[in-house]
Formats: sequence, structure tokens, C-alpha cells
Amino acid sequence: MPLSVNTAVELFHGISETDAQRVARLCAERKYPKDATIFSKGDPANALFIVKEGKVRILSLSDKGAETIVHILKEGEIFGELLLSEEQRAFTAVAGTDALVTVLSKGNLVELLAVLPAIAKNFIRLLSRRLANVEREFGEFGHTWSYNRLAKVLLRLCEEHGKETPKGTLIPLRLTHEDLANLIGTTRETVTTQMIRFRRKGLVTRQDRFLVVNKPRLEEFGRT
Amino acid sequence: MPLSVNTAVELFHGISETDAQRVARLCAERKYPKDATIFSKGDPANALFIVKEGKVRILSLSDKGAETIVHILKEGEIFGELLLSEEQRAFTAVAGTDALVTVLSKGNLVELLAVLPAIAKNFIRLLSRRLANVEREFGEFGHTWSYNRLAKVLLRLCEEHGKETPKGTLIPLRLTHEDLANLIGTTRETVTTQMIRFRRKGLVTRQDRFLVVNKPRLEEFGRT
DNA sequence: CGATCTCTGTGAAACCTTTCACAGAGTTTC
DNA sequence: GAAACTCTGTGAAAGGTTTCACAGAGATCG
Repeated sequence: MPLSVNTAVELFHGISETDAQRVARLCAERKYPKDATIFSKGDPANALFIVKEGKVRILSLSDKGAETIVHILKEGEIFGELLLSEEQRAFTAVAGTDALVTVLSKGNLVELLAVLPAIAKNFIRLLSRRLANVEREFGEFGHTWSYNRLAKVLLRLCEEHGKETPKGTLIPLRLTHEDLANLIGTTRETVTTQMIRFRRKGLVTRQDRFLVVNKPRLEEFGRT
Repeated sequence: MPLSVNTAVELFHGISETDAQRVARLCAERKYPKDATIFSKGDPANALFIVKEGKVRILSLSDKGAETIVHILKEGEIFGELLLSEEQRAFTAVAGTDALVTVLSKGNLVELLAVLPAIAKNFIRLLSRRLANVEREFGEFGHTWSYNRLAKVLLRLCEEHGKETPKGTLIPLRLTHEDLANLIGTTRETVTTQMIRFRRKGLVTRQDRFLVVNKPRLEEFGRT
């Protein structure tokens, strides 16, 4: 079987096997252990990445320690996609688990976009969906109470990563309370307090080390 | 002079005069009085808009009254750009002032993207810059204190709409405290309190009915 | 110009969050 | 398995925010 790129990745939808092989020749692959930095804020933005295996976190780091988790990406998603509008990385990307990523240099990406219109179209759709999601979250986040935001983030994580089980929707990420705090912009202690409350109310439970969410009941909590 | 589209609009950068005329024939123009709704959440997403004159606000409305201002757009900016990834509008767009907008139907947009690669390229750049901005704001917003967020929003409004004057940077928008509250996700009263504080500290002043911002001093307040 | 409507300014009580400190449970490492 | 480290659970004090209520300033419309 010829070496070719995975056309299940949305960016490469709808291209021929021949083109897929051609694309594959332009791609490289890199492996990162958990917690390794893939790129840092300020680095030159010279390549596009695609998650092949594992999870990747996109972080916004403020001057003084504060960290916000902007995205948690799973297999098939792209990142570093802002390279066409920014010279330098605006965010930091770290491997959330051991991860395998596909790398496509900026030059090659530009070439592909020009030569294969299907890829340009896919790219536009990807960007525009991502934009829609971020804007939606942004709009929903204008709310004060941590439990509203916490409920919403958990539901979003369910949508993006959840696996249905008899007991509810399992979120297969090892998220600490601090991670959740960084997702919703609060402190670790507040998350602890609210999670205990959610647990007492039966909105979430634990399975091994993962969270299991009772979506219908949590949805009421997300409302604003 | 032939009727043609304004190539100063970034979406139409780099196309020939002939193409500009052709594009113009595919565009329509609409006028909206201040506060008119251009489209509402849930409407079919069947056209792309470009602000020609005035300001347009993009709002996220929650089920129960809460409103977040996601963007305030000025001349030359596009909106409704998510039409390629969503069937229905996810946001509401209203005229922030009397406004004139250019309308390009989805079908025509798709055609243009396919036929004029320059437009596809511009579109990708626009989307990706917008995405970068929203993600940056999102990352910076994970902070508790309203005065941090308020300072940041004011600075952002300076970047996007500000006009330098001897007394500072003037923001030529008629923003009520409620608008600011909807921009940063807090209540009107809190904005009033913090604005008074900013004023006492000389971070902002008034000019006619507009805000004038002392950027350097405000920047210290935006830090997190 | 006066009536009306919107916007800003204030204050008190209830509530939520941060901050700091510390203990114990759970993991990882050697 | 013990030590070291990370993560979760708690509590108290301080401070910020919401909520509610109301007054007055400012703008708008006949």
C-alpha cells in the first residue's frame, strides 16, 4: 500500500489517492511525550499541525503565570492554523498525552492551497467552524457564576470527547481540578467546591479516573 | 466610472478591475437604521455581509435575556462569514448606527471562491485573523476582576476603532455602561462603579459623548 | 417646553470568589 | 515500600459582584 495521507482528516477530504500520496510526501511526522511543548507563544509560525494520535492542548499564557486552556484537541484536528495571518505563535501547544502529530510546513501548505482547491475549501470550512465554536463559547462565557461555566465546559467536553456509557457520558481526559479552573477562568479551590456540589447532586460521577457526566441534568445548570 | 466593488475591502484585495466589476454585479446593497436587526440567531445563513458604512454589532443572546456583544464591526469588515460551516445563524447582527452593508449570497460567494483564488486566499486570511483575535480575547478573559476585563476591552476598542487626539485615544462609539457590561460579562452597576474609579484615576475621560482613553496608564490595569 | 424614556450614580444585603493555609488521599519514583 | 510529589478537600477572612431599589441627570419626541 502506498504511503498516503489519511483522507479521513477533514483537511484532506475529497482529494484523489494520487493527490493524497503527493500530500503525504510534503508532510512529516513527530512524536511528543506527554507534557512536551510542541510550540510556544512567540515562536515563528512556520508550520501547520494535525493531531494524529493523542490529545493536544492549546494554552494562552499571561505575563504573570495565569494560564487559560483555549482548546483540547483530539485526533484529526488541526492546530497552528493561524500561521497564514500571524508571523509568531500567539499560543502555546503542549502534548496532553503522548502524541503523534503530522507537520506541514507553511510553504507546502501555501502550495497545496493553491494547487488543490479541495484543500482550500476544506481549510475554509475548518476555520469557519472553529471560529463559530470559539465565538459561541465566548458569547456563552459572559456569565458570572463558576458553576454555570463549569457545567457548560463539561458539556462541551462531552460533545467533543465524550463516550456514551450506561452510566452517562464519560470524558476520557485526565482533567485535574486545576485544568478545569484554567478552562473556565477561576481558581482550583472553586472548582473543587463546585465539583463536590455537582457530585452531591448526582450531576457527575467518577469512573476509574475519568469523569462521567449526566448530561440532561447538567444542562439545566448550564443555562443562563 | 464603471460600477465596481471596493477593492480596499480586504476580501477583494488583489483582483483586477474587470473582476471587481463582475463581483459588483453579484453584490447587493442594503441600508439599515440604527438598531435594526440584520439577521437573527436561527435565521437561515444564506448570505455574506460586508460593512460599507456605520457599525454593526454581533450579539450572542442566551435563552433568558442575557446578551453578550461578541464583536463591534466597522467599515470594511465582513460578517455572517460562518455561512460555509453552519446552516443557521448562530448570532444576531444589529446595526449599531445607521448602516450600509453589501450583501453577497451564499451561492455567489461559493462561485467566487472557486473562480477567483485571490478571494479564497483573502477569505482564509480574514477568517484566520478573526479566529486569532477571538482566541486571544478568549484566553485573556479567564480573569476574574471586572476592572481587568474592562481595561482590556477598552484597549481593544482603541485598537479597532480608536482615533488619536491630543487628550488621548477617542473611541467613536456611543457605548453605554450596559454595552460595556455586555462586552465583559458583568452587570451595568459594576461597570458604572469601575468607570468612576477609572475616571478618578485619570485613565479615561469624556469628550462630548465619547470615551477618551489614556492608553499607557490603562495598560497597567489590563495586566493579569 | 414638558413628558417620557434612557442612562448614570448610589447604597445595602446576600452571595460568590479569591487568597492563604494546611491536611490527607492518591500517584509516581527510586 | 518509602519518600516525594501532585491532587483533592476544607476553612476562615477579605474583597468583589450581584441584586434590588431608587434618585437624578441627560436625551428624545411631540
